[in-house]
Amino acid sequence: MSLRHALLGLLVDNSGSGYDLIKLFDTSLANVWPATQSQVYGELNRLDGEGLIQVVTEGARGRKEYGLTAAGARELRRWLVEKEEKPQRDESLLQVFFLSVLPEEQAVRLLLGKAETAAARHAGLVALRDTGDWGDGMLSVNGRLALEYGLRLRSMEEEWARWAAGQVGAGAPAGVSNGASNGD
Amino acid sequence: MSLRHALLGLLVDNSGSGYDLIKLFDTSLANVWPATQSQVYGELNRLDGEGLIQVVTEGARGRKEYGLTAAGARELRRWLVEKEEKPQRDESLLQVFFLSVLPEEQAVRLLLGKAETAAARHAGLVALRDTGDWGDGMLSVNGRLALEYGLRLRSMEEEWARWAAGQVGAGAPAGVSNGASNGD
DNA sequence: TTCCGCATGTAATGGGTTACATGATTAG
DNA sequence: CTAATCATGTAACCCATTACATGCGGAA
Repeated sequence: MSLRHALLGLLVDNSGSGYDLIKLFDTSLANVWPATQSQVYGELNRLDGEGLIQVVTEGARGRKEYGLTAAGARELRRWLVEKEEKPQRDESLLQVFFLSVLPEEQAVRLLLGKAETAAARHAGLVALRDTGDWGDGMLSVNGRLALEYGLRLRSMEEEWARWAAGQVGAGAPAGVSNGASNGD
Repeated sequence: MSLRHALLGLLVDNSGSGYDLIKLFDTSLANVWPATQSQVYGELNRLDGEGLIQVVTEGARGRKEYGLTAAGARELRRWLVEKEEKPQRDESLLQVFFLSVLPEEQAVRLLLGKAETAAARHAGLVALRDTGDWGDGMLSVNGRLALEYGLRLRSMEEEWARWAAGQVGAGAPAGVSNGASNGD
């Protein structure tokens, strides 16, 4: 139930139509919280119905520009502060559990593939960082924090995948002695 | 559509009933791919209908023990090799984008809270690693790889969160010189 | 005037969560 | 006998994805 909060968040700075918000999603939050057109329009109507946003201008072509209400701002803050740990699924990691149904060589290749995917994503984020399209306020400031998270995540993934490939390819299926561990 | 693959994967080593599989889920895959009871039974029937698994024994209380078919094993391997990049949502990161709707002090606290959550999860994984409940084949071998991923991920998260807290609090006029004392 | 971009929506389908329902077997 | 555990399922609801449907307005 976080699409609604993403929408509320985007409406903090500027008001905008569903159309605007969808574009904003695609350019700013796409990596973190993708959303489809259908979903956005539906949710906007629901938010409107609940009084968390409201139409501030009606323009051409049936355009409805929404703005945040006081209740909406309150709800956004509530969501930020409340910490609820939701279980997160990771398909890529799930695959790791079943690696051994593949011949060793294929398993190694799969892990190295993951390493390359991670490296490519890392490169993509570096490119994004260097475009300088860091326009307006909130998203630019906090977007940098999120970007840094992404950079660290992808680096970690790449290193881990290479390490794991080494483990699998080492020829010793059982009795994995610790290779590279963190400070614990 | 990966619940099915998780089930297929668990049936590679041992056959088992829905009941068994649910328990296995909770003890081995819970961190990576949680599943509910309803879901498992439904999916098993679907898999049976599609010929990817089949009933090998019928026991007491209507117990149906499933085993993998050749088609099921093939499907599992297909899924492992095929790489499809699905967008992944991260609610925690989404929150970061909207941090600035909170007063600075609260934002810093939120980030430090994330750091502690990450540290706690890291500790949980360390404990899991040291229990020695690493029973049978596949899950134990590859589970260690997944575990290592988890350890690195949580370390990374903690470090990042502390760094981010520093960034947010950097220009603070208010005294944020507090250490990591958090009531949680 | 024709096409592109703006702008909003509905319908079908799939996956996930929660809650409810039911009954058999075994251990104490 | 009773309670816990084993064991399977259904129903309602929510969120997300894909595809389809519709129409206005401006620019070439």
